[in-house]
Amino acid sequence: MKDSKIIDVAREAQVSVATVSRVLNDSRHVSPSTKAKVLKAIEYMNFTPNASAKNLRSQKTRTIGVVVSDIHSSYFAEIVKGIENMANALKYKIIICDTQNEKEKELEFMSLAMNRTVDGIIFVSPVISNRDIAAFCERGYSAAVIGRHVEHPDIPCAYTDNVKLAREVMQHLLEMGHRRIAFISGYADAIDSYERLEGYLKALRDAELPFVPDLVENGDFNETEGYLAFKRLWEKNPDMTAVFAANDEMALGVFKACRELGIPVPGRLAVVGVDNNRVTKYTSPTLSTVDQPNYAMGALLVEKFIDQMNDNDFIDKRVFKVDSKLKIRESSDFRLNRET
Amino acid sequence: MKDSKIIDVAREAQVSVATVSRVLNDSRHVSPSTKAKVLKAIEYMNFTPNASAKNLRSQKTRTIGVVVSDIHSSYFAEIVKGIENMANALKYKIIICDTQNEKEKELEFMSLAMNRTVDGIIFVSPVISNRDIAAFCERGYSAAVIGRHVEHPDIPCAYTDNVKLAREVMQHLLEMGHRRIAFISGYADAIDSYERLEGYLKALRDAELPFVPDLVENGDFNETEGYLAFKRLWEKNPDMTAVFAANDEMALGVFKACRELGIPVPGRLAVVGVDNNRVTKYTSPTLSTVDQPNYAMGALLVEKFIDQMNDNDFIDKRVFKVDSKLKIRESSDFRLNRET
DNA sequence: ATGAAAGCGCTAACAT
DNA sequence: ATGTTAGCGCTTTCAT
Repeated sequence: MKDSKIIDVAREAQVSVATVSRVLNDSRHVSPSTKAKVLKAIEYMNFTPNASAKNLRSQKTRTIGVVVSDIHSSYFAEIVKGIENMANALKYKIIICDTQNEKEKELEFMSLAMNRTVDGIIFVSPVISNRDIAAFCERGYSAAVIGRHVEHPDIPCAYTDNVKLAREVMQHLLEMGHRRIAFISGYADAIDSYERLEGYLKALRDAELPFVPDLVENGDFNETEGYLAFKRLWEKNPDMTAVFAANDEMALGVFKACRELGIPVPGRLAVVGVDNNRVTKYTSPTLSTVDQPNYAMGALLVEKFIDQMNDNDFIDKRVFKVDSKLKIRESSDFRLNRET
Repeated sequence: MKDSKIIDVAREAQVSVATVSRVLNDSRHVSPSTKAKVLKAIEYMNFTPNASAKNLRSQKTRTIGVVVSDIHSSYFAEIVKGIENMANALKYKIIICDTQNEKEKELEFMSLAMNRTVDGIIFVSPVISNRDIAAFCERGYSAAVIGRHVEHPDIPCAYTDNVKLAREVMQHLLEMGHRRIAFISGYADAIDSYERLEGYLKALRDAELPFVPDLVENGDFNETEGYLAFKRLWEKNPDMTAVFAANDEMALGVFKACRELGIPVPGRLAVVGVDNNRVTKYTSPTLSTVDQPNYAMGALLVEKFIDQMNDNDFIDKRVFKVDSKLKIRESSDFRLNRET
């Protein structure tokens, strides 16, 4: 079946291509009778306007690129869903780039903006630097960011306060009587890792507790590294009583290590993660974690981003700091007896 | 910054646009010196070829649409990752459509093929009917399917044998001494549900056990429905000793219900899921499940699909039935004492 | 209200 | 080996 084009429709309806185009788009300056004729011809010819031609002519694609580290994780999947649903509602499409934290792949993906395959890119990946994103923007491309704040007048962002989030987790653990609290970080170069570690440090300082380097280990945001990091920690710190993992996947790794080592959770060790992964309510024990409105962040940001791209004198608010919420569940809901 | 176009480069390099185009593409019939000149001009002008123009001219977009039910599930996320990585390696892009099983959204997404935004669509969603997909193909669009077999000469597919898979799970449970085995299905209209239920039935028949309708409940492939379905089952069948859930998410819901009801797993109740979700190794008890090579299926299929789209007399194999593998873990690794 | 025609930026057939 | 030119299918300005 060969696609029909606008000129075929025009011929069929005995009008000019301009008229068909008008019917296809605004259709304001078309008489009802002509409009009806054209619509009928479109229907009859089974006509669908060619997107490439439209894109070329309009210099827009109504497509947004989305860069994520790993779509196979609750955090990113929820954000992507939010973006995708809102984008679709606004007649936009999204092209996904799953980078596995390979900076090279992220950089390569930017070429889709340069060759105008996408109208703009949303970075949900924590690895690329703010500087790279700002530079990208300076070169005339549209960018938006989820998960952190980029100081740039043209870059919309939505994020939670990781430092505050980490402090709240720590405060909860401190209130439960814990004093030797370990921290399992994510990738060393992920911004979330930095910020959550910073919150960990500030909480220690507030509580006038010393920072013990042995109580910190790097993971990679995955279960296996959480498991291994915990084993290293436990080896070095037999007296620790709590673990704060920078995300839920790593906390699950800690759970597994604890079962193998016969460490009761939360009786002997409290565990807290971050992200409110959908499984955390279904583990045993249920996992204390921090809920972030991921889906909503994605939806909100893409909406503002699209607004901005279509409106040169966009003056609306661009920076969204959303609240996260500590969910205390079984894995940390146990008060240490300080007298013991 | 205004984009430079091919004619700007031509002017800069003092050659014709055709020569620039040749350098950009095959570059066979270009002398080394001209080529160098052009390359230098491209570099100097910071030129990137416009994708829309190229797409319009070549009538191809090197973009594939991917329809999934829910990217926020291990099964789909792994498949999508496989598709995305292989597609990128072949210089293709993917546009995702997360349908939440809304058939309407799937149908709408097909318009991207009609208006030539994508070169073809891979359906990973279990809801759309084989007939709809075949019809789509008959209208001249390229389609491929993951997760089941569509009888059509032009539709590549990769899938596992759901009936066999379900029989193997049942055989395992039967061997462990179970006789009253419940089945929690997924969406009533998902093909995976049908087929796994069929396997469940055939296994019962093979074992000369009666089919008891009260032992089957529908879920929706999510944790919450798994939880609720199990509660209904338990109410009706206090004597059941095993549950086969059509996917892991629902099995996690069963775990939660068991903890609340004080049912020891696997001591009193065996539980088996499907998908080998990444968390199943980290739950307590670890969950018996069925591993399918999701990532590999996605990668393999998209590779063949791209081959086929670019080669009219493609004669390569189109149907890939891949093996799944039962993973017996703690949740079902307990032999009932038949004498009790 | 409708039509004619000029491009959007690129590729490829044809000419030299 | 290199250049000229006709479109790909659409939108939009400018006429009428």
